[in-house]
Amino acid sequence: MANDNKMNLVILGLLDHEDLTGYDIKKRIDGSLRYFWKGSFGSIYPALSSLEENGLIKRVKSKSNASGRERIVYSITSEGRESLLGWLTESKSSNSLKYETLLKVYFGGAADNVAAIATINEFEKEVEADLAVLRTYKDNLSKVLNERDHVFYYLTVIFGIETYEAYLRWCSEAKRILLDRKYMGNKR
Amino acid sequence: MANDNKMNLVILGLLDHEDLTGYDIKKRIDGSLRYFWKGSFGSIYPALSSLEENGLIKRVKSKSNASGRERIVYSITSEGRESLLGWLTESKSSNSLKYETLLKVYFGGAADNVAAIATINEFEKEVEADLAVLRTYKDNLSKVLNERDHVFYYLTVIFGIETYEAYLRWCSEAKRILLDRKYMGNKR
DNA sequence: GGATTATATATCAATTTGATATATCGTGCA
DNA sequence: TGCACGATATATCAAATTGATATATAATCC
Repeated sequence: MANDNKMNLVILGLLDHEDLTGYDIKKRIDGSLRYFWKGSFGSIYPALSSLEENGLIKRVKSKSNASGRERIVYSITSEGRESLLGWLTESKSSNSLKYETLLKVYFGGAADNVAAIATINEFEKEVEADLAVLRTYKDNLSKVLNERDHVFYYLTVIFGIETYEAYLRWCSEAKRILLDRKYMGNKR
Repeated sequence: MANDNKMNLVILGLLDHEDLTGYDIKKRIDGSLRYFWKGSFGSIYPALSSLEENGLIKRVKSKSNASGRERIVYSITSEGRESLLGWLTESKSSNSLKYETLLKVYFGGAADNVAAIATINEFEKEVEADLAVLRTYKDNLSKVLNERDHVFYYLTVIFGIETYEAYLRWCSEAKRILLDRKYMGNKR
């Protein structure tokens, strides 16, 4: 069906739970999904159009009449659900990680250690803030694991916690190493 | 200078160490950088052209003459080095993570637990293989940390180890949770 | 009442992906 | 000697994505 692009699948997955507008989808991506996924309006709206054209989703409400703000609510179709299921049962996945932070550390030899330490500090600050949020999510979800859907959300939350804690351990260790060698032969 | 796209910076960082061809750059990205960065030929060659046009890099050798295979070796210029340094001293970085694995787990409620477990198993297998490689890198680098450049490489390697170990802990825990609830209310 | 923020869709240039095309070089092996 | 195969090497393309911007209405705050 050639609908194997990632945004299509994110949309199908979200619509499988509830009807949503493009704007709602963006909020979900920036909310629950933010610890393992990213996406922008520039890919959401074209994906919605293409999915609708192919009959995988349909619009259920669209109020652009009279004095109403335009608002297009989409719903998944049975074809869409089928496509989602096909994707979920392919166990092969491709994960794309691009850490600008690590890139700066890798090339850090071209500047002094202070620059690399500042980069790590900035990263550490963000991770600490996110980790605090993830921990409250975990506490709340722990109480409702009797509902099946919550279990899957819970699994992604503990993934975030596990990896963010790893980030923090690395930040400490990396800064320690850089400080220990602060005056080590610097080209500049 | 508007040369703030990511591939430009990867290229400048790599050329700061040694002269390289586009193909060499791809090998470095798929080699030492692969645990925290990705990039394809389709972005490397256009970036090389644009960097050359703007005087941040220059070609030092180019053998397309007579019976020679075409081979364009690039070198960084002082303007390029300046641009690299400017980027390295901006501590703000943007990290883009897209785990298809986690997306499938998050939407896992639409299929049975077996599908999610298979997805996790596949991920676990790849992580284990990569982790073994990272550990040998670490062992080898540990012996040469007296050279400054090795320190920065070492830091990215221990980042990989720390996060990959976190992935494996999560895989075990996630599978345990899913197996415990294997027969929990499945829509299908 | 006026300012600001949230809701909402849409588009654009620039970048990136993933695939494909093309051609040469080096190595193993039969 | 030939020839198949993998590595080297550049380049391009459609499709997807980013990050920004434009436009407009609704809700909230002071």
